[in-house]
Amino acid sequence: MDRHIGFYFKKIFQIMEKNMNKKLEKIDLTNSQASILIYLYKNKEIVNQRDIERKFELTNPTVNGILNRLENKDFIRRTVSLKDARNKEIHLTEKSISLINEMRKEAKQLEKELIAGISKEDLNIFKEVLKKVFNNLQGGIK
Amino acid sequence: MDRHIGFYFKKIFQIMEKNMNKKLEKIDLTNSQASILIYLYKNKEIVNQRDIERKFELTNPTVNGILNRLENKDFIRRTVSLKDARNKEIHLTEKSISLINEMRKEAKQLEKELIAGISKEDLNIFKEVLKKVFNNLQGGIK
DNA sequence: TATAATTATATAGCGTGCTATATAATAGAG
DNA sequence: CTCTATTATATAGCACGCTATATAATTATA
Repeated sequence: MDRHIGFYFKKIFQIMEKNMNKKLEKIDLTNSQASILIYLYKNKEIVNQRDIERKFELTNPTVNGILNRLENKDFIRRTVSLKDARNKEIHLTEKSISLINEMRKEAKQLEKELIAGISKEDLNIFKEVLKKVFNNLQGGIK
Repeated sequence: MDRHIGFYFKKIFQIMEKNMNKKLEKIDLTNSQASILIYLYKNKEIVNQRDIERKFELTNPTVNGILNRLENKDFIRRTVSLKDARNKEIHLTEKSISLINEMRKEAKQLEKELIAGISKEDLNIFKEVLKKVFNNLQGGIK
């Protein structure tokens, strides 16, 4: 049971994603969708699609797709900005506001499960290495 | 620049995947496709689709899809097993055999880039924690 | 031996990521 | 002020994960 580091990253990400999606299934959301809703909740009323792209480092078609699904399920509404008609402002509906705590609870719980049984010292080193790997991949861009 | 561990896993996986796909683009392969070809090369002539599912921990529709794309591009051929007509044996074509070294080279190089500038001690701890996280997620199974 | 359960493969349909491309609005340059 | 460049959003189409379901072959059971 000793694989390439790359394999672990891939599998850990995929299992995390699957577990989280399972937890959120009962409120008709996915992990990506809930992450964006939580971000919108923290940054009320001042967010357009471009902001989401930058925050989550995703491309515009990806974000647009997720927002389309959220809008169809009545979790958000999009309105054209009065200041700049290129922008669309994104608003949470009552429905999603009422579910924010549920989403946060599940996210926290998963993070806890992830690092269960790992010592504080090891965890700190782990986090540092994670960041280094992340930076290595970004092509040395700070 | 301090995020949840989950965020790093997601981004690292996605950037790894993108970088690897970029490297492999010139030989008309993706990361998932090349991984399977390398596995087939190491286990010549004795592999059916189920073996691949188990090795990579993927579902059958996922594997079937990847193999369809590989077959359409003439990287593999599938033949019904004489011993058990439910099985299909998967054979590499000359085309893919001639490209195996190229695939391996790129995979090794990415792994190297990933861990550049990280000390041996930190790397060992990192690997151990990676495995623990992996096991935590598998739901304590083993 | 006939029927039921299991196994391997395949198909339909979906979410999330991507690239390439289009369109509309604003900002900037001449 | 007009033309060009930039910016925000949207669409088409693809790969790769998934679940649910179907089909065919084999194995096990009655």
